[in-house]
Amino acid sequence: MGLRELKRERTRRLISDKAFELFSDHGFGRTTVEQIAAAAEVGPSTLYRYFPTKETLVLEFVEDCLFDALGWFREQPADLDLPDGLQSVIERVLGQLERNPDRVRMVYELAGQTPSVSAHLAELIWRWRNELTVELAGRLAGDSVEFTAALAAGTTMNIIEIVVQTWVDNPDGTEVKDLALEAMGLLRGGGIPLPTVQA
Amino acid sequence: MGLRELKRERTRRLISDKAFELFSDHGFGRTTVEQIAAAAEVGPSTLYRYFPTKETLVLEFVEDCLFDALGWFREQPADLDLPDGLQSVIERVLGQLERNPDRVRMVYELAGQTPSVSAHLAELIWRWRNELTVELAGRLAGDSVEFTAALAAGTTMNIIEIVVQTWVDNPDGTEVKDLALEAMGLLRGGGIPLPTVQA
DNA sequence: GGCAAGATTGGTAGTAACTACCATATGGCC
DNA sequence: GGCCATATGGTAGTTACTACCAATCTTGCC
Repeated sequence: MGLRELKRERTRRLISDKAFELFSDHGFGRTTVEQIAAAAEVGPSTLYRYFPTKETLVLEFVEDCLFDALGWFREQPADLDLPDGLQSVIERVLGQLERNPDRVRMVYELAGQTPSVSAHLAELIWRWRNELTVELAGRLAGDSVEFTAALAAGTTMNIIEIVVQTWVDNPDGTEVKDLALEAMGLLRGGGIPLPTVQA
Repeated sequence: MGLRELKRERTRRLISDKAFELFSDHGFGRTTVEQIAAAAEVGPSTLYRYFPTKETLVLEFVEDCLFDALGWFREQPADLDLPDGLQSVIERVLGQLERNPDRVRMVYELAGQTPSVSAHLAELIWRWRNELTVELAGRLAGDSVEFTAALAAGTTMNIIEIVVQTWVDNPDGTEVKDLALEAMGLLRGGGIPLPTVQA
């Protein structure tokens, strides 16, 4: 890799770090893009080339964690056992997120304070779930493939969201991995008041 | 109710209708708020008082459908059977949405074309699911109340989303009510490849 | 080393969503 | 008719974001 890519990674990282610093100090709404650009010593024009929207600055890390795991899932052999595969996806996403707990917490804090951030986070999750649904549908057979895939993808994402939420809310609680196991156990054990079928 | 509220409802409706008309003709991005205000013969200032953001113009109907059903659920007696209650919530949301199919379809079309609309839609859904989670948690007892409530609320919302998506994608397909039953049946029947528990 | 090609950068000008604010007009009540 | 609360319209300003252009820097080639 050449010097060009190196510098690109460096400035990208620099901008991202400065942005989190300013968001952390003054809040998302009270920080302008120009301030971030000035702090990173680049022109606003350059900043926009790296991060098309202000929210991207906050959410890129989460996006990477999610789509890395999805990429892994796509590369798995066609005869992969789906329940196992989905568990691995969950573990991979959580494992990636755990590598930077402070940033995850900050993302959730910013999302809680700023509607546009939570909107983009929700959209990111929605997009990921849709792509997982497509990938799952391609690996399923029988009736109601679309339904089944969508429900499985939705449930997978639900577990991830719930575990992360619980983890963020009380940092010194149960291990993330155990939380995931607990959630999956509840689903399997039938302890959830799922909507019933009644004609 | 006085003449004041009547006029308010009327202008609100007028603005909303004109907005959908313009969005439908020229797309969301190619319609400015000022154009909508001009079409509704009100000042931009007035429009912003009714609809704080451009996206609200698109999503208010869906928001009303969702939160009406949630309001109903909140009013139910404390000893309500939760699976039955959640099924009723699903039926109520779908029933409300079905009263205006064209608008639902338009919302989905606009969301598909415009990231900011899909972001706000996703955020709306996320907010609704959170409030349902809180309501459910208050009605549950035993261990892992938070987890159980979150998983149940997530599953409920998943079913709604999947049914609406399927319904919008092929308008002449199965009845909405039957789609919901099919989704719930799949969940109950264990046909979904849920993540397994493996230590 | 030097040079041409292509990529990266910074700056300028402009659009449009949204906010804060104030003067005016309108409906509700005596 | 007159008073009060509320709704309205307009103005000025901030800020995210886009399109575009000139200058600078990296890279591959001679």
